[in-house]
Amino acid sequence: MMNISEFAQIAGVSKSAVSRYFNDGYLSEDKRERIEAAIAQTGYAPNIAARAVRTRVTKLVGVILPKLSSESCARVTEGISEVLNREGYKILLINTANDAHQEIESLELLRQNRVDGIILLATVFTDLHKSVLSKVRVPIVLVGQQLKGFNCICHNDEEVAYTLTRRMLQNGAKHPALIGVLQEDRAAGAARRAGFEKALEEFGMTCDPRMMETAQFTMDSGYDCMRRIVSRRQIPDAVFCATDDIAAGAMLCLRENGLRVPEDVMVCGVGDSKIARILYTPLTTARLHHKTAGIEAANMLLSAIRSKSVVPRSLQLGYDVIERQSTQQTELKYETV
Amino acid sequence: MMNISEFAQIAGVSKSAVSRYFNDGYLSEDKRERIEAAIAQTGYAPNIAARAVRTRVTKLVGVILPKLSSESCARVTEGISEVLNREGYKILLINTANDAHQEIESLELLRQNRVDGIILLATVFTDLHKSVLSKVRVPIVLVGQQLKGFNCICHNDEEVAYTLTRRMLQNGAKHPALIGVLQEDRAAGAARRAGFEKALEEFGMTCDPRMMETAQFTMDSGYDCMRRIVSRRQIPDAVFCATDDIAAGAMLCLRENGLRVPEDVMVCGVGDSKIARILYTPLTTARLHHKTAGIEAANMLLSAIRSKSVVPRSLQLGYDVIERQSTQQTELKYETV
DNA sequence: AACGTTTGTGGTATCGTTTTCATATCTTAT
DNA sequence: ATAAGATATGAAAACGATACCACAAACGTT
Repeated sequence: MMNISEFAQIAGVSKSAVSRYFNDGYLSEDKRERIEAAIAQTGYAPNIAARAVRTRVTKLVGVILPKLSSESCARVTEGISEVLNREGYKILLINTANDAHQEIESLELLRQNRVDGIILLATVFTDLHKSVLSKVRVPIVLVGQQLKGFNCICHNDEEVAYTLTRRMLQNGAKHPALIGVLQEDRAAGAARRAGFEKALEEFGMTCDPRMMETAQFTMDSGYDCMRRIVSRRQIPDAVFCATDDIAAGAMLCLRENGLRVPEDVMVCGVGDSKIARILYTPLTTARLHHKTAGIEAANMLLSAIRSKSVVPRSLQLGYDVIERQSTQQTELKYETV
Repeated sequence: MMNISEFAQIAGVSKSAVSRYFNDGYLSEDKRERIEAAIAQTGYAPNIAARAVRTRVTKLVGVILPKLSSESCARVTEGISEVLNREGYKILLINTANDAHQEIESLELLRQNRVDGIILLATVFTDLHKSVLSKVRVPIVLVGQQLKGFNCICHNDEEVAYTLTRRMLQNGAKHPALIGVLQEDRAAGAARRAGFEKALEEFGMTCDPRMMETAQFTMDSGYDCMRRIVSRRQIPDAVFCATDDIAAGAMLCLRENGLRVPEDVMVCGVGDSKIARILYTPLTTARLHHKTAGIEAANMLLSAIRSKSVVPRSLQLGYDVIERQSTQQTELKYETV
């Protein structure tokens, strides 16, 4: 494609005039018209890379995420994209496929590309993460996890889990079980488990370790975990699942074992994903406003880029409990316990 | 961040040597070591934008898609990302939110950014699309739609619809209905409808227009369409839905109206999305290999970029029919017709 | 009439790379 | 011993843009 000099010659103006046309002003009407005519004729458009070299601004934001096909990630990214595109920023997308090693490498890649900012949706933070993150000089926003000293958009995972679990206990559950995710995930893993345990404590219960399982973020894994629980002596009468997908898998397993939801076992998840609504028994869950999280993350990043402020901010988004059939109190309840 | 000259000085070598270190060879062991030491010390990494200006290669691929939070789009993108990242290409992501206008604008944006290639997942192609696409000078791969003169990865939508519909007819359906998507979408809209009609024709039937509805790509829209059909005199005994989401909505509506699936009404969808498996009645559908489509699209693009070949290629991927409960033949069937 | 301000102009230095070029040294085959 | 090739080197010229500069014209104000 043509460069600015050649184009300027065709338009019959100076390079400076062309540059001014695409940037500031101070351009006579005459030249403006000639440039516009020349654009219509040649289709010239300035080379963004060259501009980036000169201005040291790429208008590029790196977005690192663990799994694009996860509904929550996709929603967050949609929110990010909405804001960033509107503001003239472009997204460099990196899907790490849940590979921590690739997550670190990606940060290096983004540094090479001189992105103006980074939004990171990660599940687990190792010390290596923290050290690499600290070395990156551009603004960063973390989504879904809270880390001291960094900009964060997060949810009150503990409270979400606490509220949902309490709801099941209030509805009469006596033998609750947990299907969580790995503790290293401080938000979806540790915090949600803590909320679960807090609710139990409040009701004077403790959870039998045999009633606790750790799943991946998939339906299949939820299914497996539930099967392991069921295969033991005692059947729980309530299961708190760290995500809706896990809950869906768990319910599938319960159904296969002739256990009814909610009559025999209550189930709830977190996330209000599409599947929650249309499960065999509609699932009680908590809506987490993923898209809003993306929008807020992008806004926070932009304001950090623009103000060059160094004070890290942390924003906690609210949630809504969506109570559906899967945790409803039933007459049968007390008979089956 | 430091530039190559400054870094070269610190390392005690020439600029050329540094450049050669990051590119080809012809570098003495001595210098190589000094450069590596200096990198460890300073964290220098070459500026990609400057390289792009000089080499005229950005290693950037633009990916335009209508809706990231759609499971199929996300899967395709995951496949694209897998290949492209491995091959050292980066993804410039553009989510158009189903806005045709923005789709066109995005192509202009990608042109400005001098991407090395473009992968476009679009639903509808207008003449404007075609004209803008023809003007773009870089290789393009279309996913999900077939367009003469362009590289395409697509599915045999007509055959998929035909096969699924025929299955329902073989299982005894006498009054089939269609919930499709807009005809302008030649793949998911026109082709799937054509397949549906072809199957009907083969069984000597034609479809009453009152048995045909056009939905958006959402569950809610599927629900609304089904309600419109149900509200009319005749109730169908089979519904072919253009997507699983639409089918899920339709089933929700049927259930609310006291109609059982499959006993009263058979239902099938297309896509084998996560929800199909866990619906109230597990949904018969066709698996479309979205991730593979993404992988193939990326491979096709890379080979186009590398060979600079101009001959457009078109690849049609296979599909698997997943027969679940929602279309099973039942004893009751013949009584209700 | 003298002055300051706004508007408009084009030449040139600069951004951070890679590539070319001219040249030097070291092998190896003749 | 010499030529030919491979290996190694740094200076300088691109690549395609913007920022800075000095200067000119037009304008309003004292």
